Amino acid sequence: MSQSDRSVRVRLVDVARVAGVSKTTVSDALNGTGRLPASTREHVRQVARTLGYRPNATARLLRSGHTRLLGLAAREYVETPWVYADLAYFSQLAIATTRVALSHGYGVVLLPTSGPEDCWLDIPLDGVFVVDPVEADPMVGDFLAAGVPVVSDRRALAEIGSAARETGRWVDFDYGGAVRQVLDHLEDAGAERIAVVAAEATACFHQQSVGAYQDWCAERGREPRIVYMPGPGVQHTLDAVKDLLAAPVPPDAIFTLVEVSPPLLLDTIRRFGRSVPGDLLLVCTTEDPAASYTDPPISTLSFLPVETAQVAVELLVDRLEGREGDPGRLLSADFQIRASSAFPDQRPPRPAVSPLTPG
Amino acid sequence: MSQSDRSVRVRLVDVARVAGVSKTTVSDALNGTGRLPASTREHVRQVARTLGYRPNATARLLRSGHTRLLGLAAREYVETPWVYADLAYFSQLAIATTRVALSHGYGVVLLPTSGPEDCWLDIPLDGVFVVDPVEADPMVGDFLAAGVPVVSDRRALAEIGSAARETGRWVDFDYGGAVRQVLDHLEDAGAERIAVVAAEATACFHQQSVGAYQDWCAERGREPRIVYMPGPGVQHTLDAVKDLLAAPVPPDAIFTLVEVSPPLLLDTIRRFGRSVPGDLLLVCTTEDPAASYTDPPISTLSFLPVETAQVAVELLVDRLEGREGDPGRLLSADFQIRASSAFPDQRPPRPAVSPLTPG
DNA sequence: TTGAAAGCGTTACCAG
DNA sequence: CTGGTAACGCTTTCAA
Repeated sequence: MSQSDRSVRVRLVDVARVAGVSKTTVSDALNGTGRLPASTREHVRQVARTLGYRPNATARLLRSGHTRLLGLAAREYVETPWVYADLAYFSQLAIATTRVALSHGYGVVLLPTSGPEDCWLDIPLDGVFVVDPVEADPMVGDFLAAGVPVVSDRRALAEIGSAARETGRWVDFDYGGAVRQVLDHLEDAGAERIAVVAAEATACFHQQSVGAYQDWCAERGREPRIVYMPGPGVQHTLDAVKDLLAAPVPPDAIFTLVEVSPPLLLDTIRRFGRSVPGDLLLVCTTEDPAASYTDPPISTLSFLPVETAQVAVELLVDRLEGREGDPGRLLSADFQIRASSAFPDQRPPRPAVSPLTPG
Repeated sequence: MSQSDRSVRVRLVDVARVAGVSKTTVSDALNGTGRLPASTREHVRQVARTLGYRPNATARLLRSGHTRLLGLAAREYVETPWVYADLAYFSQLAIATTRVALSHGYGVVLLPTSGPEDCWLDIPLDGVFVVDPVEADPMVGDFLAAGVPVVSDRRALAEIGSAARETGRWVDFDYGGAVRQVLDHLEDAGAERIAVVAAEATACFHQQSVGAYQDWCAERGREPRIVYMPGPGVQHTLDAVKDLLAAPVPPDAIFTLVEVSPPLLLDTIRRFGRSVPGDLLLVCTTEDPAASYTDPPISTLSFLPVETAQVAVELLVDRLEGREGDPGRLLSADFQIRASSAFPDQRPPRPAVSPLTPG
């Protein structure tokens, strides 16, 4: 009731009154501004300390015109009950965003991805990073309309139109290209029946990666084999893989688009009586570093959450601090070819930086 | 330069001027307060929309006296370069905190754990959750002194003293008890040389868990075997385990206190020529759901990040909204006994809820 | 029904 | 060197 109660909270004026000086003097003394005699400064500081004075952060913000707070929204993750899939990606992204932002002097707010209309606009943000936006994302639109700089996917910005020109910056991946790169590699390694494990989701990445797979199959007259997760959780993913393996004509390669524990996946396949890469080639979209320590090591496709965060924050900060900077950056996914998708005869695989098949 | 530029940002007065009414009317019209004729209200709204008016979040905050923002600080994780260890724990905690906070109408700010003295006080927070505080944690002290309600470990609050009485709430685990529970179980299962994999860290959990292990060993006249991670990363952890196994008298049980990928750990042990649980019992402190899907399933100790987040946020929100509520809550770690630490002869293990050995 | 004016707590600009 | 005073942009009380 005493210290913490709002009505008893000591304000700048209280310090001024007790110290027998004006508000300005207190402000200057505490902030090291102005030109005060050391004695006054010390006296005021002493009074402030004994009174337990702490400046009101909100008032400072209003004065300064900025909040040094950045929003981070992952359109799929926060709302959903509990999604282990994709967790590693978002976690790494969130932590990295936070660290990079902090190094520039900004804090990060994890944003609601739904809720009462426009509720996110009540949060005092200097800028926002919207990861994996949905189509015609209203959140992106709202922030842009409110004049809050946004970094997001270029496509989401394009849908908005003119305002984006001024305020929006983008960081993109060529999701389709990355998927094709993996598929080409698997094809080169001899795979003829490539199955894909995906999630049903409206966000950018899911839509585009599945689309690219379907196109790729269509171009070759192959039948696409997509298993959609019926729900979140490890068990569902593993069940899906088992279903795939139990098919009358099982696939000879699996490419997971959702996050699965790579060692666990390998173990499941093995217990099902298949060997990797002997019977089955395997590539996982994952951020789990464990993938490179399994036996055999697993080929991975990564969308570089840490680099993404770094670029996004820098774009945002440049924009906020009035530097021109790039309008956006195109990042390349990181495809690491390892033994799990190696050529049966150990021939070195095609170079990782293969030219992408044109659309 | 146009829409987004601060000097051109439309304010409440601008809307009032254009609509030909006063600030009050605009405010009422937009917020649904006051008693205006529907026509005025609609007219004002229309003008606001065409002008692209968005209220300034900071100004509202200053008026309302609260920010509906909660801080989350994990004293070990944010600052460190890149710690995969403990990631799952913190990620789950952060996501869960965010979701629970949102359901109460609060946003969550990930806080810097170091930086310019007191820098965290510049962020306008209604309350803070400090996870795994260090000894005599200055962050906890600062917030309490600033009159910002804190939820943290009870021990961190106790060190601060009287202010904590008013403003602090706690959520605790009996770390030592949980560690003892695992050790007792391993002993019952026949383990005589239990080794522990730990991290060097100053935070609460690490200090107490390692301390409990040492005490437990001392009580039995056993030699403690602790391997400290030389640094973060999967490789380090696996190397540490290999060192352990390569010892002249290798342990017959391993209990990891740092987060490792359970399937990967199992694989490493197996490739080293040891079987689990035949040659080696294994218990992992982890939040990775993969642990229960390996072969054999791995016994786990979990400190329930999701429940912790839930309790912490509720404590904080109760406090903020003037409800009395509990001063704190003691949670019990979740020890799941699985085949990796089963009795060699398959005898059912002692009940999970065994009485804890007194201090 | 509407509007003027008084805050919210801070910082910044000028007189004195 | 110091202290009034005016913003910052909004909400709310109180008169008209």
